[in-house]
Amino acid sequence: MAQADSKQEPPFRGRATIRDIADLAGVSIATVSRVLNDRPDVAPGTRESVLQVVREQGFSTNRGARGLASGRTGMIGLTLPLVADAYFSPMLSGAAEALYERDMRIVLAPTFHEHDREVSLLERLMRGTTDGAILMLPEESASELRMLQRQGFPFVVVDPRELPPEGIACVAAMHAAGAKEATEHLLELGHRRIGAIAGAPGWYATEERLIGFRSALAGAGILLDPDLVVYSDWRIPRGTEAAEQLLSLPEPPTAIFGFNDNVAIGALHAARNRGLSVPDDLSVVGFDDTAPAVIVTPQLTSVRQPLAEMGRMGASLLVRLIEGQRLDALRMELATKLVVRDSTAPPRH
Amino acid sequence: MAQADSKQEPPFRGRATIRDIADLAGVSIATVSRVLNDRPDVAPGTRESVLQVVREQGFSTNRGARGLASGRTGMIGLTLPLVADAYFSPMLSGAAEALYERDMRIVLAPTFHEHDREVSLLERLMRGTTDGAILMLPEESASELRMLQRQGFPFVVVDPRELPPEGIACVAAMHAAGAKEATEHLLELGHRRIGAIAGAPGWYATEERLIGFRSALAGAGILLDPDLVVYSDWRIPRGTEAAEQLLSLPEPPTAIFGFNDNVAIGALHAARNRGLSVPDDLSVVGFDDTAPAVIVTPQLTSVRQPLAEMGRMGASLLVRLIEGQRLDALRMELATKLVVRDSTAPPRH
DNA sequence: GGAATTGCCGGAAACGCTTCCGGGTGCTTC
DNA sequence: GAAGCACCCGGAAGCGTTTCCGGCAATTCC
Repeated sequence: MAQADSKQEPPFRGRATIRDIADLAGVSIATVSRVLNDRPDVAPGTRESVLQVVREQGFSTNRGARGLASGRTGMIGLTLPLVADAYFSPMLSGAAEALYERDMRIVLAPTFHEHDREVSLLERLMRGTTDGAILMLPEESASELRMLQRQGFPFVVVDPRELPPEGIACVAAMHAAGAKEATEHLLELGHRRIGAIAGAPGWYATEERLIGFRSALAGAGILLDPDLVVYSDWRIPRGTEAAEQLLSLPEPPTAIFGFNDNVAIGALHAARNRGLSVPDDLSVVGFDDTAPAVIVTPQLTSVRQPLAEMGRMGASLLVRLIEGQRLDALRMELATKLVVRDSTAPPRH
Repeated sequence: MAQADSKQEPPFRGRATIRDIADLAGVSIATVSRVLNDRPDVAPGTRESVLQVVREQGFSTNRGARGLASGRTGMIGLTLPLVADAYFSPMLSGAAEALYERDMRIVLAPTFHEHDREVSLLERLMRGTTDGAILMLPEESASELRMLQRQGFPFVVVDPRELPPEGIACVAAMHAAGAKEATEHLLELGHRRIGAIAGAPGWYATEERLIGFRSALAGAGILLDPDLVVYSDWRIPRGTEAAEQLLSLPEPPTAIFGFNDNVAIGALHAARNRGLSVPDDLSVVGFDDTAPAVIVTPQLTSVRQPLAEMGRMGASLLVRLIEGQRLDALRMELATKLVVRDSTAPPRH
C-alpha cells in the first residue's frame, strides 16, 4: 500500500472507469459499454476478454453517469411514513428484495409524516435521480398524484390511504374480504355482540374493512349497533381507550375486532386492566398480522396482510411501468388470510 | 396540459435543466450553479431573481450530473442485514433522519445475510454512486474494511460485529456497562444464581456484555458457574431452548439475563411452558429495549440501547468524514441505560 | 467474381452539472 | 488622473456513460 510506483496501480481515487477497461482490454469504450449492457452485437471472444478485465478490476459502472447518458439510473425512490415500524418495514423489505434481484437500488425517503414541504418530495429529489418511485401510504392527494403522472414520471402506490384515481398503478390488500373473514370467525365461535375498533375515518382501509365487517354481520342476520364501532388512529393507546369505551357499554361486546394489530393489542391491555381474561371473557382479533401479533400474550388471532409481497408486487409493477410494458391491470388487491391463534374462543355462556 | 404551443411550456419530459433556468433568468448557467450551491460571489439581486425562477419552475438539480461533475452525489449507501427488524429499523430510521436534514439521501442495500458475493456490496454499487457508506453490523472482515479504507472511500461502521481495526470510524453501545447495570439490578433484588443467555460467540457485543456480567457478579463476590452461561443466535426459539437448559439445571437460576430482547422473550416463553410465573418465580431481563420489550407480558426489564441515536451518530460522523474534517475520536460508544419494568422482582424465598 | 449483406467495432456527440480561468465594471488609492 | 483592486459574471472544459452513425472485414448470393 505504501509503494504505488510499480507497474500499473489503478488510478487510485475514483477507481477504474470504462475507459480504463477499454484500454486494458484493447477495445473501444463503446464496446465495453455494449458488453456491460448485454448488447447482442459483440463477438463472443471480445465479450469474454472484456468481462475478464472487468472482473479483474472489480469494475462497476457509474450509475450517475449512466443516468445522465441514458436516462436510466437504476435507482428508484421509495417514500413511506416511517421505517421503524412493524407494518411498513416488511413492505420496504419486500420492495428492496425484489428490486435487488433486478440490480436496482432504493433511495429511501421517509416522510416522517410531514407533507408540508412546498413541493412534494418526489418533485424535489426524484427527478433525474431515480427512474421511478414507490409510494407507500402516500399523503399526496389524488390531484397531486395525477399531476405527477402527467409529467410522465413512473410510480406506483402501495397501500393507498385513499383510492387513487383511475390510471394510477396501485397495490392494496383485500381489506373487505379479510374483515369479513375475521368477523365470520367470531360469529362461528358464537359471538353475537361484536365491537369494532376501526382505523382512521375516511381511509380506504378503514372503510373497506368496515364494509366487510358489516357484510359478515348482515350475513348472520345481525344489525350493527352504531355504538359498537369506534374509530381510532391505528395506535395502541387509542386502541386501549376505544376498547374501554366498548367495554363500558351497558351491554358490552363479547368480542372485539381491531382494525389493525396495534389497536387489538390496545384492546388486550384494556381487558387486562379490567381483569378480563382473553379469550375466555373477551375475544380479540387483529388485522395485518405483524410481528407483535405473535409476541403478545395471548398470541393474537389476526388477518394476515401479505406486506412483503405487497412491496415486491409494487416493485415489479413499477419495473414494468418503467420498461414501458403494457400493463393489463394497473390496480391489484392481494388476498388476506385469517390466522387463528389464542385470542379468540367461544363466548363464555 | 393539452395546449403546449403557448408562451413558454416547460420542455415537458426531462423537466427543467439548469440551462432553462439560466435562460429564463437571463444569466449564464455558471451563475445559476453558483446560486444553487450558495457560492458567495453572486450579486444579491441576481441571486434573488435566479431563486425566483427556480421556485417557479420547481427546479431541483440533477444529482447524477452533479455527482459526475463534482464528485459529490449527496447519496450515501447504507448496508444492514435486515430492514424488517425491531433492532435494525430504528438505527436505519435514525440515520435517515440525520441525513435528511443535511439534504442527503440513503441508498439502501440490505444484505439479507449474504456475504458470498465475490466482491463486497460496496465495491459493486457504491463507488461513483455514493459519497460514502454506513455499514450496520457488517459481515466484512477487518482486512476487507482496511482495503476499502485504503481506497479512500469514506465509511463508518455502526454496531460492529467484531471491533474493526484502529483508524476506522465506528459507533457502538456501551455493552459492558449496560450488562453490568442489568446484572447489578438483579443482584440488588437479591438474586444470587443468575443465568445468562449470551449472544453468538465471538461477537463484540457478546464478549463485552459477558465482561460486564462477570464483573458485576465478581463485585458481589459471586463466582460464575460456567453452566449458567449458554450461547444463542440472538433469536427467540434459541432463547427458549437456552432458558429450558438453564431451568433444567439441578440448581436452576432464579433470574435470567438475556443478551438481547429476543432471547429474553424466548426465556419468557420457556417460563410459561413450565408454569413458572415471571417475575415471581423467575426474573428476566433483556438487552436493547426494542419495541417488543413493551409489548410482551410481562413488560420486559431491558437495557436500553440508543439505536436511533447510533444511526444518527453514524450519519453525522460520516458526513464529517466526507467533508474531510479532522475527527478527534473515530471510535465512540454510546451510553446504555437500564429500564426497569415488570419482569424482574426479588427471588421467591 | 463482383455486389449486396451481415457482423463487429470505433469515433464522437450528447446528458446536466461544476469549476477554473479570464474579462469587464466601478470604485479606491496615491 | 492613472493604476490597482474588488466584485460579478460568462465561456468552456471536463466528469463517465450511452448510443447513433458510419466503416471495415468476412460472408453470401446470383
